[in-house]
Amino acid sequence: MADKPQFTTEVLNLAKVAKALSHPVRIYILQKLSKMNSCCYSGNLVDELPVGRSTLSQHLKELKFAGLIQGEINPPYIKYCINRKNWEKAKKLLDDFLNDNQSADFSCYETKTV
Amino acid sequence: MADKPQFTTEVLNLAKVAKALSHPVRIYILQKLSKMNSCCYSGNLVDELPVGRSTLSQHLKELKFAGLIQGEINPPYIKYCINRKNWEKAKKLLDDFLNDNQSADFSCYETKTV
DNA sequence: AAATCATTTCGTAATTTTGCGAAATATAAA
DNA sequence: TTTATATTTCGCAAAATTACGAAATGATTT
Repeated sequence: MADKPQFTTEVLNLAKVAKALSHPVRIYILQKLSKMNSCCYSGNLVDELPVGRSTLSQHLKELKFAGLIQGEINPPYIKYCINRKNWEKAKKLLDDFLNDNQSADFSCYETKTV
Repeated sequence: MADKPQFTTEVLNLAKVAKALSHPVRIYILQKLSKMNSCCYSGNLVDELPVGRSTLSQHLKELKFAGLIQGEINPPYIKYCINRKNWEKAKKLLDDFLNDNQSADFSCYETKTV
């Protein structure tokens, strides 16, 4: 009964970023905010998305919690912008994961299988 | 009461790929399989991951369902390999999403806000 | 034919996610 | 001060995710 290993923080962080991206609403928001230099009001987004206001609010909250966006209060609106710094970090993390095909110097079933 | 728009298939596919990556076990498996040229047996993976066999099996199933891996039966083992074709597709999709900062030719609150 | 082995499927439980409408909040306008 | 506006939080329900152990599957070996 071998000890169960832990996940590396890299793997955990990758999964966390992927999770933040794992819903169409959140993809849409990030795509939009990262493409534009300006920001977005929740009230505008809601007309472009097939969900209600409160649901959108939750998705925004999740993205905020994941650090990928930030909201500036601009009463009575809240202006959402991409969090450039964290977005770049997340991108780098994913990018490395996707393109780190530095060939097989370790294998799997060579090591312990019949 | 404006009509609610649909998601584009691009957005839906991105979310689907991200969802497939949204768990540490699945990140680990994909990282491993994409890095190596060879393949992996479920029995080997289970020793490297903090989950039981049946749980691992479910994650493998999800990745298979998402088209990112494939299993070759090699009795009594099942050899899992990356599905190169779909993995490349998924990578391209994500990569474009991440690096498609082709500047803001559309905006948001210029269009309909006070 | 019985035993063994790797893996999956089943049944179940706990937790998380997603979604909505109603109510709350906070500010600005009348 | 009342009214209107943008947004969030609350309460709830339905569905999906994650996890486990036990049982089932399918092939091989004894």
